[in-house]
Amino acid sequence: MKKKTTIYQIAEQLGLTAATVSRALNNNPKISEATRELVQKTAIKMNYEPNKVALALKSGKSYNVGVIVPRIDTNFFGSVIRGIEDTLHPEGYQVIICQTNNLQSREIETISTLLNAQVDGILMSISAPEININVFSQVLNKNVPLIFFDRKKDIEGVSTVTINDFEGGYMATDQLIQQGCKRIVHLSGNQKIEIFQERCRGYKRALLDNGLKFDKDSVIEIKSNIDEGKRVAKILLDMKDMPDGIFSSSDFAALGAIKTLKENGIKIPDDVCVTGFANEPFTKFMELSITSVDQSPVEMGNMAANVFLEQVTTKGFKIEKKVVLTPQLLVRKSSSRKNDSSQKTKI
Amino acid sequence: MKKKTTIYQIAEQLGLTAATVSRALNNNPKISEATRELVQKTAIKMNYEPNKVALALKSGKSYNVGVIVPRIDTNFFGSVIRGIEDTLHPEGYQVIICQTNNLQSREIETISTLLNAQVDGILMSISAPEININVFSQVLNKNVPLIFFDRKKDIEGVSTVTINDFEGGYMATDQLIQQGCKRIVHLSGNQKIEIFQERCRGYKRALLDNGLKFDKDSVIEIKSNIDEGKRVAKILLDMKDMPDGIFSSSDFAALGAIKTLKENGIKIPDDVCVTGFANEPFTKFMELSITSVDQSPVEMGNMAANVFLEQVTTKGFKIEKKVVLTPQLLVRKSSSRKNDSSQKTKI
DNA sequence: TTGTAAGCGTTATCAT
DNA sequence: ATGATAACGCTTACAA
Repeated sequence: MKKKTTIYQIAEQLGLTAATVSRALNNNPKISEATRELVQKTAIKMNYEPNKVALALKSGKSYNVGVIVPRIDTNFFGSVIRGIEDTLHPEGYQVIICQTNNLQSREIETISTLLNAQVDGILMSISAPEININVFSQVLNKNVPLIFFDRKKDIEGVSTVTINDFEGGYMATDQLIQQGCKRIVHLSGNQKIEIFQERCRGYKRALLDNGLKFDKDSVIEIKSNIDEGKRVAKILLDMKDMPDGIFSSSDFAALGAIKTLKENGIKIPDDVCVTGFANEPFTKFMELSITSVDQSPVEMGNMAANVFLEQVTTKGFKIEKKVVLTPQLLVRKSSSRKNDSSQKTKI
Repeated sequence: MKKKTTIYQIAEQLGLTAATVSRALNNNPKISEATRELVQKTAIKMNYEPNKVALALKSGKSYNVGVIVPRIDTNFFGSVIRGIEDTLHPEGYQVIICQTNNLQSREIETISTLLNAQVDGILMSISAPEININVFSQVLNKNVPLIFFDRKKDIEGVSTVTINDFEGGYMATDQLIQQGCKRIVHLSGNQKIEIFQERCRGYKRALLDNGLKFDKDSVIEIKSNIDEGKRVAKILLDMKDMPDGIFSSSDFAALGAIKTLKENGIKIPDDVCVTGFANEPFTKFMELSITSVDQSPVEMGNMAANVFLEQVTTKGFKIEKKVVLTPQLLVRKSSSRKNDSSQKTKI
């Protein structure tokens, strides 16, 4: 129940004034060496610790940044946040976590809350593609840096850090083709979301570049979970001309599909090759390990944090930066047929 | 670059004083209905939002709580944090995340940082079992509620939320015995950490209760990762009397052991039954799904948050609460022999 | 080199 | 019912 030490108490103790103590503590040049040392020693002796809230009120800088994600208990977002925290912490920033649960209402509400909390910046991955852009203008108007990672929208003044989803989709599809797949279906996430559009574009381009034809019906839009993968697999099994390759935008859907296909006697990768996306930990743990596209989430977090830091240190100028990371295809058993010669990486 | 609206601006606009505006906004009873409405309408019109930092300085309450974990990009901690955020957010609290990377130095530093940031409470899982208890006295002295979850220490005035690790260890071992295992080894984490001591105690008790003898050499202390599991499996393979059951305190070590055993022709679960701990997602995804003990991390987070809320609303009195959650054994293929009759749960 | 005083945005305690 | 003022802890012109 002890009261916290303030600069006033130090001042009183030393027969000085708060201003002097403040200056001594901040190594202000116009202060005598003697008092500086005296003050600093006394501060330590009295267990003085600066009150960040007072500082924040005075300076308008809270040294807090808000991070908004759909949910944090997924490997991807957990890793991105780790990357953010790892680079922001040494710079003296604290990370405030907000989950939207993919609700647009929560997204909007959260932004105001963070703004009221005087955060110095907001890093977010957009949950709802339909979100009204106006929401972001209040952030920009206050000169609070706003950075999107992974799920972005193109807005003037907003920096973004993403992976090249087009390339990821291309690489994945191309590798399937090299394995001999001719009829490749694509399980996509919500096509209103940029990343899924891009992965699909990559899929299409790879098909065309390899002389295969692109069929709109081969793109199946689903939710990114195991059950959806299972459901779709059943549909595929019933097709007259069953696909021999699946490129899924989600590792979970890929897993579900694999399970159902195997239960129905389909051999993987011999009959059907399967590739997922996100490099979830389980993909490499499986006995039948699953080929996937790694998004380097930790680096994405690092980059997003760095972009933020640049933004705050560049006073006056608004910089808008678009960082695009290169995804990595990790070829594993689910898409490695015996006669393989095309493997780029194996982990 | 617009300036934020303050109560002064509203006051000026209306020819009132800031105090009146404040009262109107807070529904203070001694204010005329007319002005209240007028003020509130104007506030909305002017996009007024209260400045949380000023509030925090004035009231000493920041409505921020700090959460300290070794790292957040693991399923367990990610889920606990999700649970915490889910229950604290509706109450108006923000969650500040801090990672220690299992470094004691970071743990200590982080506590001060949070205290300086005037957090209203600290929820943490201890990284370093050797940590000096004095570190926590500064928290308690300031009357900041401190709550340990999962990895705790017994300190007066500190509430804890844990699972019954003893029971978890007991259940896991008992199920292996019911499957017919006679020589069960236990792969333990750092035995200086309470949770691992408890799981080991449960293992021992289950052996004794079933008329098997406990052998100290059957407890092997390792790090909780795949490679360690592989390493130990090799040792087991060379033993004259190879074990027929493995209870691992870590799912990752269990996975590593399984991989190596299978590579060496050992049949699981027929030759060796294996059980892990933590119910990592991959354990149920594997073709050979792995039996594990679920720690209900989300509920743990919920509970920890609730204990905190109780603490802050109970003024004056210090309450110390010890919540112990019941773990759940999820019996899967890695420990389900044909003649099974003892299965409690199957997921 | 040090002190004085104002101000960051609010609320609480006096007055009026 | 409303206004004036001090206070939360700190920094920073401006004075001295």
